[in-house]
Amino acid sequence: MSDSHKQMLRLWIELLRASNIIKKDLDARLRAEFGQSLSRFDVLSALDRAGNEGLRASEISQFLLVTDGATSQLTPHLVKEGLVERTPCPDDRRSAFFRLTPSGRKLFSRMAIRHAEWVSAKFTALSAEELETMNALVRLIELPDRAMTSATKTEEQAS
Amino acid sequence: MSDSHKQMLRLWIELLRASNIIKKDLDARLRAEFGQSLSRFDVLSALDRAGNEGLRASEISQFLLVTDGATSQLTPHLVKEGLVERTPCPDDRRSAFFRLTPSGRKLFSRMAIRHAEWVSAKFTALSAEELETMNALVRLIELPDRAMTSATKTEEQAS
DNA sequence: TCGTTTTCCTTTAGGCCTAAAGTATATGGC
DNA sequence: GCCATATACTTTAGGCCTAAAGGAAAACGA
Repeated sequence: MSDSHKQMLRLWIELLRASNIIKKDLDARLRAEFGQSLSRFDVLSALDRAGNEGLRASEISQFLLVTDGATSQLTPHLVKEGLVERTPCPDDRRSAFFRLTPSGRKLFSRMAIRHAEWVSAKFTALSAEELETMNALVRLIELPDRAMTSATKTEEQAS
Repeated sequence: MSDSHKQMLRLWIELLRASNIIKKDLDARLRAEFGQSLSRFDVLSALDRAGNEGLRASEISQFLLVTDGATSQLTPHLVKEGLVERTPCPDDRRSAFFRLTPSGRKLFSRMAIRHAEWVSAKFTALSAEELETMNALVRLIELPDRAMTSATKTEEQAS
């Protein structure tokens, strides 16, 4: 194996290790403080960003980078807890829109603040410049067509 | 939320996104080409590195950063497939040593080569210098006591 | 309009993970 | 030696994920 391969492997292992540890930490904290997993937080986050129109199930999947099956299993909990509202789509009876309820939006606000604090704590050792450098470098990583989902696919085909 | 918090969040999201995508990609390729998950590859990797002495279950867990329960569920498959050998520990009947069998070592060699190729393909856009920079920056991330496991714990207590 | 195909979503089986409870063995204090 | 505690591991319930199959509705072509 070439030196360059070794260097890349070392970096990948460090990257995986760090993201793994941080992810578990965030998940544990969200569960402890809010009784919600990181995945459910991500759903709320997607819906919060989407605003009043809400999102269809497949759009949530794209945001989370998971299959529709995963979303199908995730959403009912949030609906049952009254954090998310599910409205049948008027012009497509296979589909539905998901929106945050007021209570969901409120909870998400609180969660987002804590989440940002926890994330920031991991990166305090890095200067603004180092953060920027790292962000730029991460974007150089070759991802399978920017993790192309059907949404981005249609965008690109349109262009 | 401060600008610095936003910058950190952006970086974290990119980092998580990249590692997530790469992990899924590697897992899918290992399954397609070798019929083994990334987790099982990691076990083989740990045992390969350990050499002839092998590892106890808890040491595998530490290497993979998972609980002992996960290791307990992972190893039987590999043993059944004849890739890993499990030898009762002579001086502690609760424990056992896991070692690669010749067939396991052989399979791992082939897997490791492909794995390194796939990983390298992700990082081709980065120069040796950029890889080094990124590696250094990743190591600045604040991990809960370097993901302290009981092994590192005892080391530190000894010092 | 009718049948085929596509699309959107759900369901299911199974992998991997955790936390927590359970089992068996080892260890240390008496 | 004996007992309490600690340790090594396994088991179990349940969360999240995937791939694949299923169901219902939409879209399309003849």
